[in-house]
Amino acid sequence: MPGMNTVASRSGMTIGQLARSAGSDVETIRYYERRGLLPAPPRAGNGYRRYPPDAVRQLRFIRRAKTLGFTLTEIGELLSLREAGGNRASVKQLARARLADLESRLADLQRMRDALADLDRRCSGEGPVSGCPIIEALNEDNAP
Amino acid sequence: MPGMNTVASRSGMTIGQLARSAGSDVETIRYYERRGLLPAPPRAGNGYRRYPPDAVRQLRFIRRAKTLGFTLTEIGELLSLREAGGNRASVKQLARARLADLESRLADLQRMRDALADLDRRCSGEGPVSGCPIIEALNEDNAP
DNA sequence: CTTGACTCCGTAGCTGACTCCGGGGTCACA
DNA sequence: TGTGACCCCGGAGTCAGCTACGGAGTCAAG
Repeated sequence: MPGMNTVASRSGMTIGQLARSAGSDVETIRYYERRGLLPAPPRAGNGYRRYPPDAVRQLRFIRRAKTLGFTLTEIGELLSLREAGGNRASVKQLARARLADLESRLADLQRMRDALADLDRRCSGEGPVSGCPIIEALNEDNAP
Repeated sequence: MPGMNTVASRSGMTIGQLARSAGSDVETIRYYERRGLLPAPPRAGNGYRRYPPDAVRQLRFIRRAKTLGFTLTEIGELLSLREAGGNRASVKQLARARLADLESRLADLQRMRDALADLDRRCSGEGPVSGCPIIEALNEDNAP
């Protein structure tokens, strides 16, 4: 169990080592490869994937892009732009689109939050359901 | 095509009439029934569902609860609380849980939005990808 | 009587990003 | 040689909330 787990035996990491290095999961890495987000690495004689050190950066790139809200598809585009030396405008365009989507989801959630927080404030939490402001609001005949 | 579409023939609406009245979709209504959100209505001799007028309110209740962010499962609970005359505390508890979830998703999205907006501001949108602040940020070796 | 809209049912597919399964090979170490 | 951790693969399952499909029966109007 040791040795192989912590050091790249001959050349390159195994998928498990890569997963641990990048804070990812083996299945996820294989999934990204299927999705085309990660290039298929060379194989050792036994068929095992052998990852170059750079794969860690690649994977972290993906994780960071995810924390910014990019979808895997968009991340794929970002990766090819980076790799193929695209222009900055394309990157900015992707970011803008993502930003717009974030803003709209944000507005949705805020609306929900505000409405629900208001109802929560108005509900004493005591007594029967009948008369509860929350339920009443949902019963309303005026709203959308 | 008229007649049946606009008026409940004998007693109760057909599913299509209900859908139109409540601003919903026929398939969605059948889905809600399968999910147990809507009680199975009585059937006419031909097997058609016959909805009482109150079904419109029930459906609208569901739609409004959705706009507050409740899941269909939670909405089911709200409905049984309402119907079974539960106590207000249970309702408030559901609302609180939903609120907490909204807050946390909101915080996530805000974090993403702020980070991405900052990067977008810093990216000129001109020139090659190399040096683009957005790509650079994703390449970073320090972040999580 | 025909036409077209409506209804029935069960089941399958969709989105996104995994996650798991089963069955089999491989590796390093004791 | 045995053990346990690792790796391979294709394919199915998961979550929510619908949405679509196919084939069949029903209804009302012209």
